[in-house]
Amino acid sequence: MSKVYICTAIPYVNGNPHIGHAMDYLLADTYARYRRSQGDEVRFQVGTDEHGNKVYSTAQKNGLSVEAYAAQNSQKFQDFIKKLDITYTDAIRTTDADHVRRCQEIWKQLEPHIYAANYDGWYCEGCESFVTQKEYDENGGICPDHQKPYQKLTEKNYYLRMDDFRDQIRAKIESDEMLILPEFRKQEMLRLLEDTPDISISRPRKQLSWGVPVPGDDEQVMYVWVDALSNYITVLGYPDQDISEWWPASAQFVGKDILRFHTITWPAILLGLDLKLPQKVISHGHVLAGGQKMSKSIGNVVDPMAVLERHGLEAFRYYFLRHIDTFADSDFTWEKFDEAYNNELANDLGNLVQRLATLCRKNEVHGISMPEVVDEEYRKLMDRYEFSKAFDYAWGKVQQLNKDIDIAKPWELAKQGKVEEARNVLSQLVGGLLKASELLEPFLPETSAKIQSIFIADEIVPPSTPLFPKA
RNA sequence: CGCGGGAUAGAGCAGCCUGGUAGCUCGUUUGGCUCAUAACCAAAAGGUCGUUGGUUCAAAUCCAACUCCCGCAACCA
Repeated sequence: MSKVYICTAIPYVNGNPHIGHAMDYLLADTYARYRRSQGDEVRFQVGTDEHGNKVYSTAQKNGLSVEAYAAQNSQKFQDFIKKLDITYTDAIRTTDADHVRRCQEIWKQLEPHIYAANYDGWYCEGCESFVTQKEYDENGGICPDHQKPYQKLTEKNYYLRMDDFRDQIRAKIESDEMLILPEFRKQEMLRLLEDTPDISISRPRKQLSWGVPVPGDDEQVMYVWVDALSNYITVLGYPDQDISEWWPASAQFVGKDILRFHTITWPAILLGLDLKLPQKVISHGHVLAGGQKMSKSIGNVVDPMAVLERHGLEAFRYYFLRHIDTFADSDFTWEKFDEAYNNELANDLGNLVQRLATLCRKNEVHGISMPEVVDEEYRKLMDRYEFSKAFDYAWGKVQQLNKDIDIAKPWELAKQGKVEEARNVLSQLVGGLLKASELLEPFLPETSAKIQSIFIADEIVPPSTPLFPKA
């Protein structure tokens, strides 16, 4: 039995929860449930990232105070997490007073690695923001929104010196002391690391007012990523409390797009604090809609709430944990979702429960207890975070049971008066189903519990409504 | 020459590292069964493995070139 700390990326609250956030939560939750089933003690962090200009300006646009707007959106994520039945233990908001204060403590500790310098860039007065060189080139030096030429502007920033950390980070990635999954992302990050310049970690207050003030410099506010990444340890109480019981994190789950911040910026901060790096950083792919990237402009964004309402939470978890590959981008369409629900959840599993329960009732089979489940193949996959493959593997057990019933034909045994034989066969089949339900538990907790309550009972009775009713 | 991923049956994918009868799921067709949610089981049809060349007794698998798709390129899960 060991202590396990699991982290999820904290979403930026300038919008509604979408499918991608759900992936973080589902993967982390699956892992948390799995580790608990192995007897480990799990601490599981979630939270919301609430600082930054976008939140500030959207709040103003909506005529709300920034605090109220952030609180309102943070609540949406809280509700979302509850709807997904995520078994977290710790929740944090980056606007929490403790978090803000702790970030400032962290900053002070990092000071030996921080220096101030001027940043030159193109700036649009109308947008009140810097633009990248690429944007500048694309727009021919003129802001398309304001029809005014970009200005060259210089501002003061604080920087974190990457040269203090680069060699250490490279060594820890290469040796897998901080294991990046999948493997090809590790290679990507190693290359990226070499090209990473010193990291700008503050903005002048006039540019960014909604954030954590830099201690000792009223004119500067922390760059949001410094504030956001720190949440993984401030939620544990760092630096007020000794966090060595839980840190380093066993696993951090992030989307592929923010992997760089978790494998370069975050390690730099941790090394600056003399803390260990997370043991594993798992980067999942994106959910595509009909083979395309989801985007507001194309209008193909799939609302997770609508998906939840379609067939309920278990079907939601089922699709995104099994048919969305753990590491690669995968496709969601309503058609595929419905197919998976009808053919797999309803026909394979739901129907299996129904037919087996009926056979048990007719043959008066009862008094079955939970079998011991040890499955090396399954554990190997779970330990490698190959969740979609482990789920496939567990599902194979379910499909095999349908075949086994047809081979054993217990209803024929009963007809021939071989009652004892029929009961034996059925007990074995039920045992198989209970084992399968145990493997499915991290993915489909509610279904797994239902199956166990149906078959581990004084009297086995088929559920009055099927587990996965068809429309 | 920015970096990376991919191209295998109608669809989605595995196999490639460690060459040797091309496999899985869904769909289609046929048959079986009747315990079950018109559910389940079995069988069949369907692929010159992106193109061209090379290595080899043998290439989806190794090498080279090419074509086409798709990500990423600093705050977008």
